[in-house]
Amino acid sequence: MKHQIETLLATAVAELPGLEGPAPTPVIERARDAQHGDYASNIAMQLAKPLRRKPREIAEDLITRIPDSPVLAGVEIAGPGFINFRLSPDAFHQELVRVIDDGQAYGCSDLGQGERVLVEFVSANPTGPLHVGHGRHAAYGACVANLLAATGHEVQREYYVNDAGRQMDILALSLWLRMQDLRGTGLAFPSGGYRGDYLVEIARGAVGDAHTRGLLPMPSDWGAGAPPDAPDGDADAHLDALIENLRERLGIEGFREVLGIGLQSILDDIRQDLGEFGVAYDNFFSERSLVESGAVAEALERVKASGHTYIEGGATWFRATDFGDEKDRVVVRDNGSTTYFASDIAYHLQKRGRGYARLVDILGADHHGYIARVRAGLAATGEPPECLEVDLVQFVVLYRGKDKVQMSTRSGQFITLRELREEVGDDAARLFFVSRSNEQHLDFDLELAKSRTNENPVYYIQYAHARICSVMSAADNQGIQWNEARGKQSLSRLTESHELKLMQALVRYPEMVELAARQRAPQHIVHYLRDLANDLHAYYNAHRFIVEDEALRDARLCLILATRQVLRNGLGLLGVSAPASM
RNA sequence: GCGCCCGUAGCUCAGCUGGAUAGAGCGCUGCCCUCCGGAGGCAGAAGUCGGGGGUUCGAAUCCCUCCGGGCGCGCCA
Repeated sequence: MKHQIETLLATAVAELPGLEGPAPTPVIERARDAQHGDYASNIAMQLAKPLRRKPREIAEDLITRIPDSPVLAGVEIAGPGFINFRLSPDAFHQELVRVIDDGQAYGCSDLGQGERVLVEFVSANPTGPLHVGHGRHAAYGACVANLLAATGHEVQREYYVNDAGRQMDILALSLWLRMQDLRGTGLAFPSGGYRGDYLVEIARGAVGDAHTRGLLPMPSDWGAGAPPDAPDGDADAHLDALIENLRERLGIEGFREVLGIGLQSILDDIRQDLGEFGVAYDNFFSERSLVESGAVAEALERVKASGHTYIEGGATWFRATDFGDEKDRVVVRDNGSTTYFASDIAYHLQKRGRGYARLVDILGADHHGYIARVRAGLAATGEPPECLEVDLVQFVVLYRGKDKVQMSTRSGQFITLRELREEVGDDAARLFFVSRSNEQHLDFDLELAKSRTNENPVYYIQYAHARICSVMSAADNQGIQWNEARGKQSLSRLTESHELKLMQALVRYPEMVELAARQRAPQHIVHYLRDLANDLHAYYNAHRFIVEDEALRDARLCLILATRQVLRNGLGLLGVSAPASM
């Protein structure tokens, strides 16, 4: 609808005399005040300067050039030179019919024209279960992917599995120590190890099998030669010595087997958690595969070939400052191993190599330093740095009513996504996570999320949907069938203020999807749905839908069914269910 | 110290590309079904858009500066 108006106005602008160069594309926005009509444009004010004419005069001129259209009921000039457009009843009726006819597809567009976009999100290190913060990433990323898909982009949803590097060695060591514990050989657990109970669980499942393969048990004085642990010694040095020692004892194969057991079960758990949360991925991309395929080495070659590297202190540095980063970055350490940053360059080059025009990374707010350096890496290797778009997600603070929930592992308070889901439910969690801008810190009130009252936007929106379903089944119980054709023909009977308001809200839905997709801001959808639910509830309270007058009844059912469809579609984008009863 | 994010009603937050009289929810005050689900609706009170300066026809929105809060600045991942 909005685009129709834009096209009409563009025609008028193109005909305007005295314009040098290309005519600016007129911009239409929704009028803030219903008294001003449905849409407004400030084009006349924008043209005032180049044309050296008064805005109101230009507006007058434009109005006479706007082609006649059945969707327009009126065009007026207001204030300093706004052009206000009022939609005709026909325009609303057409749109209502479109909602019914398009069904699930209503609100979708081909705006993206099939552009290939890779959305990478969560990508939590596979060293433990997902926590609450990852839940926000998952909910946000899934919505962004849905929004991009709904607006005609070809979307790939990807999880980057950091299954290479030292953290994996620490995981293997930690798991192996837990397995030892179960065999009764109590060794001191290093302070830098992964202490979570989940590793004990995994160890329990693995210990029997490992034992039969001769990996267990080990002598209890194992690791005695390692430098002291913190607080007296260096925790990292201690850890590294233990890892080296273990690798020697178990051999490369044995070590990898232990590592594999830990990685696999944690990854399975993460997959399951996300799946149950309604977050589906197209691909889990392994960092290790990147290393083993030689992609990292290849990426390094490309960076070196660009001439933007140098050697200092035995390490190879990438001169990121050549591309606007604040400092240069190491890509190969003095010990010969590549850095995480090197993998990152390789990964992003690899994504480009797979044909993705846009790379959307959804990262924690603490990762903002990466953006410049990865872009620098892309630029050095000849890729357009702006193809990488990063959305930073701020932290989540849990509240139980007024009390802040401490999220330290030690406190014993829950911190995992699974526990959150179990406490408040998937729908509430998904909606709460995306109800705020990703750039905003999120206060997540568990009590509010659980409450089944109007305080809770989840239930408020779902209730509107269930209410419509309830009306339909009530009609059914009375032996009344909705006559679709008669309803569509009788839409001119919808003249109550509540009905007009609801229609105005429905028409806005495709614009909201577009806006939310463009800004990657799903909170717009949440706020829109809340408003839509409000309009529905108000209408419900003011009027009855199942009335004697058949034409009016069918028209009203048409309106609420269209509302139900939009609620459903919107909730679908958010990954929240639309129950028929609650 | 440098960089990024944030500061809007008592609380939690929207506010689109700069646009017309800054909006919701909660909380507070008072109302509303003999009815298709009261998990609802209606009305009211409540604001120096952190302070100051600038850009312009117009600033919560852009720029500068100050104040306050969060995060980041490894040959970690």
